[in-house]
Amino acid sequence: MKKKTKHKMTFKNKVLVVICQIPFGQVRSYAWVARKVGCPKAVRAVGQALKKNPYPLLIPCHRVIKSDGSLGGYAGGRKKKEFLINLEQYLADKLRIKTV
DNA sequence: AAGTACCGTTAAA
DNA sequence: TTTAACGGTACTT
Repeated sequence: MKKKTKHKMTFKNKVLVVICQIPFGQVRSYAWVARKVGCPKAVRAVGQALKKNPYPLLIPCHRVIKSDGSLGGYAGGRKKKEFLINLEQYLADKLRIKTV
């Protein structure tokens, strides 16, 4: 049987997939994501995609920060973003989570 | 340190 | 189909 699931692999979709592959307790930059999806200059588009991500609870959009180390934006508030990152790092260290 | 041009995509008109 | 906006980046003052 064939599945007719037409995966519309849009840019946004790819971005979400890439984001999901960021290991627990780690962060990447928007530029990193952009490169990963094949459009190194589409950094703003990445931000757009994340902002409009359909599953904010399922996708670790908080693990994406700016290239210079600043937090960047966050739909739920930068404070939360910072908190989440700190929490993850704390847990990763405390529980010795093996991050590939 | 602060300002600006630019990139690619999306949503809305 | 056209326009405007964006959770950034890199280059210039």
